Amino acid sequence: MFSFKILKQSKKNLARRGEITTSQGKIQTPVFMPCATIGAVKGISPEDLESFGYKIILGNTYHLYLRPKDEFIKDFGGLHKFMNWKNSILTDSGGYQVFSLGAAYKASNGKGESLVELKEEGAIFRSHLDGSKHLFTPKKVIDIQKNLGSDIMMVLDECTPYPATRKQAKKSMELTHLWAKKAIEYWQKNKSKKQALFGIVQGSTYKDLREQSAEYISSLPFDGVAVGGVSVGEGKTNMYKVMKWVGPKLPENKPHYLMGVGEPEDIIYGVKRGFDMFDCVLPTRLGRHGTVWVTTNWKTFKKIDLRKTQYRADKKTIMKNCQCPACSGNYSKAYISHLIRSKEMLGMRLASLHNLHFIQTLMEKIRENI
RNA sequence: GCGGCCAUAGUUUAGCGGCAAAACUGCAGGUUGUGGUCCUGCUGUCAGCGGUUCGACUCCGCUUGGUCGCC
Repeated sequence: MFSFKILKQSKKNLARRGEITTSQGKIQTPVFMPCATIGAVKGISPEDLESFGYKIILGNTYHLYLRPKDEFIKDFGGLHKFMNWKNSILTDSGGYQVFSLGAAYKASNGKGESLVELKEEGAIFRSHLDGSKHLFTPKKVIDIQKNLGSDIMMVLDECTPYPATRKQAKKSMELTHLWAKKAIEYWQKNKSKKQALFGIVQGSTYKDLREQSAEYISSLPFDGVAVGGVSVGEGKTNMYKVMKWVGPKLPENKPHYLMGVGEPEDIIYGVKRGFDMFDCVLPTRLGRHGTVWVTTNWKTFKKIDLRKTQYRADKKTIMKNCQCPACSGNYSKAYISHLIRSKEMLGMRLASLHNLHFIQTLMEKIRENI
């Protein structure tokens, strides 16, 4: 079961307020999805997420396939049951890992050997856990996600590295298109009503490729369209250009998902270009390393690094009028700074909670303003 | 009191008769579909005094401090 309806369309720009329905319930859009890569939003419990109002989180096919394995999760009763999460789950396909593992080199063998080999059939990669070889194909990635039982599945794509020449970007995009076609054909023959499948647009920083990719992916019978290959080091200017080119080309009646974004101002920009869904590791990654977002007006945003000397004795909470557990619980910046410096889990947790609460509040304000 | 061992960055330790290092700490940056409790920089050092030597952190002696053992 999957549906999307638009509740309100802005007259000023492409922003729209909508509602996604999965078998786990309803999701108000624009929405931010916290990353639970290995089946957990690092340091944060499902109860915490629920209390903030999060209705959907993101898991990762690559990670869960390697450990504890998708068959295991299937036998357990699915990912929702396994991680004790009642709301919706989107699983990323592993396309990003094809990118990030491809960029990583095995230092141990000294040959600069990539952990990934791309073929028309799929991607051959080595596990970062034990070095074993695996093959991901468009079909296999769907089968894995069926085992995981996520509500929204993503097709296998190649997240084009940045920078890429036009020639490389085109080749990479064509591979992504080929995989998308194989995936949707396979899915249509083996459809389950419970799950939805999204396609992914690539094309790097080239306008014509992005437009071509948006048109092609939009023409296939996916339940939603995602834009990938952004936030991979191309910089804000390029990223905003991609949003501007692709946003207007996406099918109006399907959700638009901007993958891997991001920063509060990037999300706001994305919403104005018609994007409905976002995910990013930043709230937890920044939090874990001691950086938190603050704002006074929800229009401009600042990051503060609690490790800095200036916060060492700061008795104030992170942000005024913030209802997150860290601020409403009256934890001082000085204390959290101390915890982060000491690599204490509680510090990482408090900072992550603040950031996740912050982004959820931002999304609520964005929805109210459309 | 006697004997052994030891003294290198704020801390714990490598090291060499000619170039002084690592880890942690401290300071400053970074992080956008998580190989991330991570990464990148920076600051900072041979206990003191003599001797041997072209040259001593290194070898020798003394002093101081520590540590272990014996009486």
